[in-house]
Amino acid sequence: VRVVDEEGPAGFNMRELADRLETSTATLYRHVTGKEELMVYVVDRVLGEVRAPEDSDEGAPRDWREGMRRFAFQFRSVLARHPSMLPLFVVQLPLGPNALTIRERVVAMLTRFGFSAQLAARSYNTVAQYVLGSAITRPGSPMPEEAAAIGEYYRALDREAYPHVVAAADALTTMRLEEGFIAGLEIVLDGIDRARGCHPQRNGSP
Amino acid sequence: VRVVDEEGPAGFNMRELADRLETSTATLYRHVTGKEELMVYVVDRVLGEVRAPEDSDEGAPRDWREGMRRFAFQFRSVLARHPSMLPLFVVQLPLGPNALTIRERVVAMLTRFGFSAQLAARSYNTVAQYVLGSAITRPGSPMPEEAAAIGEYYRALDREAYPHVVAAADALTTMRLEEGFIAGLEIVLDGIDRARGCHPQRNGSP
DNA sequence: ACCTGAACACCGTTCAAGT
DNA sequence: ACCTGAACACCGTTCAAGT
Repeated sequence: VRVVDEEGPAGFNMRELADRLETSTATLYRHVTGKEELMVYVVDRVLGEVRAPEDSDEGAPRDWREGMRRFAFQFRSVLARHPSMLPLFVVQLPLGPNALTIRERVVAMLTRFGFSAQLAARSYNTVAQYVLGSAITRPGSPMPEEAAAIGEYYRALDREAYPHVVAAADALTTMRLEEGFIAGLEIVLDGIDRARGCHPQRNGSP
Repeated sequence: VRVVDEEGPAGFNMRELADRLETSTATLYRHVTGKEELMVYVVDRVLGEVRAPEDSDEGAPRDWREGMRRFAFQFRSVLARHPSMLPLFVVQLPLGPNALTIRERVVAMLTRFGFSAQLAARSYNTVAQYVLGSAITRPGSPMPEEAAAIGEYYRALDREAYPHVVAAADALTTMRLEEGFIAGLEIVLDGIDRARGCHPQRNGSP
């Protein structure tokens, strides 16, 4: 995890890991089948940092929206702590024990608040996808450029060819990432709420 | 583009490209600075396949929702035609001429329907991010496993450790991808509509 | 002025040879 | 039974030598 954090999945290499662990590369292959399997473990190890909605200091969530909000922020902060890991989430679907535990906890929470198994599973996918998507699209994470640099790039474009892009350049730069994330998340939660309304559940929140 | 489609960004190598073009690798470096720059061109070339909302056979969209729906489906189908390209979208923020043209057209369309520059830019980002996110999370694209195989994996899990995940396994397998995509997209559009209501615009759709 | 075979550097993986 | 130096295969990139 440390090596991938520092140098990214591409920069990581078996020789360096062997050196850091003070063994040879051949010995590594006695524990894992190869680099690919190792990356699966790295992803699951990092997902172990995501705490379940119930484990918060504030105790159990009062409604499903609060529970989902906690999960989303937990997942988001883990991705923010390990920005180099993002490409790994695109190549592999996390199915390790920690990934499953998170899924289990969140789906259980939703079920407790009256969600059907289908809607709970679907809601989990949607929110997880939203958090991952927003982490990926966020400029500056795996990309070298900063958000400001991108705004500058847009502004420097040909006004004739891309008038609207240039006009909106400031809007993009000014936009606060955190603010945009929260707004988008609430939109997604609204959507889940609406889906909940269509298929009546046992109970729910106001 | 053809080589990346066939073998993915990782499988692609300069030697094979040189062979296919019947030159040497050294000659390739007279046209591009390296593999990285080449991948930027590959992404923009593929984005050239996205048609603007106005270029549809049905003529100009009647409202912004229809325009956004067209863009979303266009982008989605391009990503579906080139599944191997997905990892490239995580590593680079597309800023080539085709990427900018799409952005310009969609933002212009939204502006025509009364969106402010800020909301138009933000809406474009949100929808593009949603489409990309759903393409990435879709099992089977860059991952070797099939959706059914993943359902099977979930079902085979320990019922004691992950009861809710196992219970929802069928729901996940049964879930139609296209259906889920459309439902999620409408949720996002609802969210944009709500944001539109908060900051009054010049005009809009019913 | 343009092209290229061959080399360099680096990395995933394996294996024959050690202890 | 376990470990490892050295090698093999592959790939991005460069350069001296060709035409």
